[in-house]
Amino acid sequence: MRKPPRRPKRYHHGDLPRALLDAALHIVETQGTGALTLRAAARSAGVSQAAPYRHFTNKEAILAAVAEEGFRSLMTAIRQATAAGDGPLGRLRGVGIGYVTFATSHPSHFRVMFGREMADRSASPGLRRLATETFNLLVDSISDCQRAGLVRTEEPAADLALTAWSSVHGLSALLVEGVLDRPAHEVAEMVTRDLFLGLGPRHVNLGRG
Amino acid sequence: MRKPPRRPKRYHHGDLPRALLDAALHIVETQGTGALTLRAAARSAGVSQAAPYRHFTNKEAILAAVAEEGFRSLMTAIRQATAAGDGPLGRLRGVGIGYVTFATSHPSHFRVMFGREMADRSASPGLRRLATETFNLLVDSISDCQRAGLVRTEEPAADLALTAWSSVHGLSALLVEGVLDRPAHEVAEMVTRDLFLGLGPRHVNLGRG
DNA sequence: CTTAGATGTTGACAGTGTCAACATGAAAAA
DNA sequence: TTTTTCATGTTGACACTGTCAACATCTAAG
Repeated sequence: MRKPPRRPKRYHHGDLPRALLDAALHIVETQGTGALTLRAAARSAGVSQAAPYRHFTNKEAILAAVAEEGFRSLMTAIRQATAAGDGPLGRLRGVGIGYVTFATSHPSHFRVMFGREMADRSASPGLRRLATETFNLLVDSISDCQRAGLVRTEEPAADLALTAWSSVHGLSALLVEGVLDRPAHEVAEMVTRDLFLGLGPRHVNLGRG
Repeated sequence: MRKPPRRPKRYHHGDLPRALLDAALHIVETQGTGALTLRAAARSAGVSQAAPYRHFTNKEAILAAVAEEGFRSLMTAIRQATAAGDGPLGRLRGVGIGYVTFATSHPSHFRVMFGREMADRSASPGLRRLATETFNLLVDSISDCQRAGLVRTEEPAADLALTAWSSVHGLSALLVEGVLDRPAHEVAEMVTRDLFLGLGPRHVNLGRG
């Protein structure tokens, strides 16, 4: 509807890759992952069914592009949630809450980012890089806490970050796939808190629940 | 190959639902989730493409059945890993390690169990029940630890179990989807340990790392 | 102005989920 | 026993998908 601003019919599109990606993103957000079909994206971009193959080798390739956009959104969401928290610990928690909030706010996008419809995600180096960058947000946040003496230092930040990532990612996945039926923010608060406290008994109260 | 034991051609199959499920399970294990198609299962059961519809309303229905079998396998895997551990804490850890080990040993099956190819998992009450049962294995294990004073008691076991589940599930998902490239058992040990210890500094050493 | 290469189109192929119409045979009814 | 009914299988079709080869069109380099 909005894409061709003047000339309704010109043979060359101008920026088909961008238009296809936008279409794909729109479909994912509005109709869900299952509705994202190469032909639907082409249709929505006002172009023939085979046109996408001039810019994407595969359906996988477009999914990878969608996933990349997703990681960019995730990173800004995390940065925003981080900025809101005060103190290193508050910011660390912001990372976790932001992660879960993003997942439950954009479930379809989240599914594309981590779903199995991309056979080998190593095929897209950009994707892997973005995923690593996102992970580093978490690592840095944990390092800050360690420097402030708020997080254990016996283990490298990267290891602790992996545990933290597993926790928030697992919670997100369970929420997104509809396995849990408790409110997202509630369980997000709980899990991040318990992740900090651990399951084992604590004989020392740090004054910060 | 093995299904028709004597009479190679009889009109009625005998136990088509079972044969279809077996075929579906076999396909999932050997060719992966993407190869599981209704027609392939029918073919493998030596039956026509439309025959499955006499026993399963949908493709979703067969996926649900496969997922149910998966939960049964998961439960026995967890029970075995549990039996191996000594002490409540060792058994609790067995639950976690068992979960991750199952996921990485049967990645396709794991994907079907938690994947998004089933739109509404509430449509299959059996599935939800089995998932709850599996979760209860974890809750019980945590309760035992609480009774033995090995796990915090300020929170109900079910809440702590949710955190634990999120952790091992997230780790499993990341491993299965190929996001991580570290060896599964190594990170499984690490995450379960950190989950117990928590991220926060511990001023008390319990003597059990 | 010509021309090669990039971009888009058409038409096709194999494969999918699903359905309606029909065939078959095993068990209930006669 | 014979008949009939109904669950179970089959055939053939439809709309849809990813993907490709062959062709059309436009744009930019020579």
